[in-house]
Amino acid sequence: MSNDPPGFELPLRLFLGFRTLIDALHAELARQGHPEVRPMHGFVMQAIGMRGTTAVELGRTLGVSKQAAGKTVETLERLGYVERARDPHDTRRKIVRLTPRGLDALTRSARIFEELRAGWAAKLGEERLRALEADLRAVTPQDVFRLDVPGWFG
Amino acid sequence: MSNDPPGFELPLRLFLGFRTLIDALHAELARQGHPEVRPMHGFVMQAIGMRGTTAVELGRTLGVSKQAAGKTVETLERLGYVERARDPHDTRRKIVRLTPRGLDALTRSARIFEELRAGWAAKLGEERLRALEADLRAVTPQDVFRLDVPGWFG
DNA sequence: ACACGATAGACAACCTGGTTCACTATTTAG
DNA sequence: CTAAATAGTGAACCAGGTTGTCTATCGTGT
Repeated sequence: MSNDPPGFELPLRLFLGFRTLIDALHAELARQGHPEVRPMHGFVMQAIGMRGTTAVELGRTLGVSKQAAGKTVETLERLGYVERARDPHDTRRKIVRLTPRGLDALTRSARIFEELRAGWAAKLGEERLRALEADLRAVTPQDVFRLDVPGWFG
Repeated sequence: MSNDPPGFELPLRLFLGFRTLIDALHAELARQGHPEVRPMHGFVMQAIGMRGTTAVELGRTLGVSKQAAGKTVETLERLGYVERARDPHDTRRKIVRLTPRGLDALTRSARIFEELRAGWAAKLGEERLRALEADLRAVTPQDVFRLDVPGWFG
């Protein structure tokens, strides 16, 4: 039909939706004392999680090389969001853990995401939003963490 | 409630949805004779459009510096998707136009996007998909082209 | 017991795509 | 006719990605 949206609107809207949320998150995060956190860092810290991880493991989780993961960890370390310590059980390994500051950023992010989702729910209605989430779940891969975010665009 | 999805699932699903479509597009595009086109290039060509543009204007549209826009145009030119010609009315300007090959990539992209959308419609139902699109439209900015795609992630 | 393969991390060289600064050429406005 | 604005380009730099190479350590099989 002639008044269908052009085919490229759907992917663009998905991206804009993503960007809208991420931009709002980081604007609020900056206001709450974390102005240096970049979107990338949020994903990486989320992937590091409470239990810590290693560069190799992190690379696997994110779908990038261990060297790339290592570089990102270095940046995060410089910013004070993570710290590295040798694993006493395997002195080759270095465990990457969130610092209190990293943890703070992560818990604030979680809260802000909930608020942003609530904002959408207020606009769309909780039911429509749940439907949207369910539909997206149905057409996207299960493993939410293999985003391959970094560099997939090049 | 305790079994709500974590707040970060929504943005991630949006991104995964986007990536799923874009990856499928480029896999198919590669199969149809455009293996060198990167996601970025599709956006840029879309933004160049049928009427052509200039580096400065393109930069404004995409939300990047004119130099960055110029570099991308250079790449696209090297790949044979666009060509540049001096504007006879203002010899400072260089008009960037799609070549036949660029146009071919763009029209194929449009058709492939329609097919991908049809695939989603088959999974979700046309009505649910329309609802999803309508909801996304309601929570995202109107101007679909100020994506600021490039580099917003860093 | 030990040699050897697998693994973790680090370093270097390189690519892409972004940034800012500086500069030239041209157009436009006063 | 001069001065400001604009288009394009080049250089230096940055982030984050890649591959290849190297070292240290671990774990296994003979």
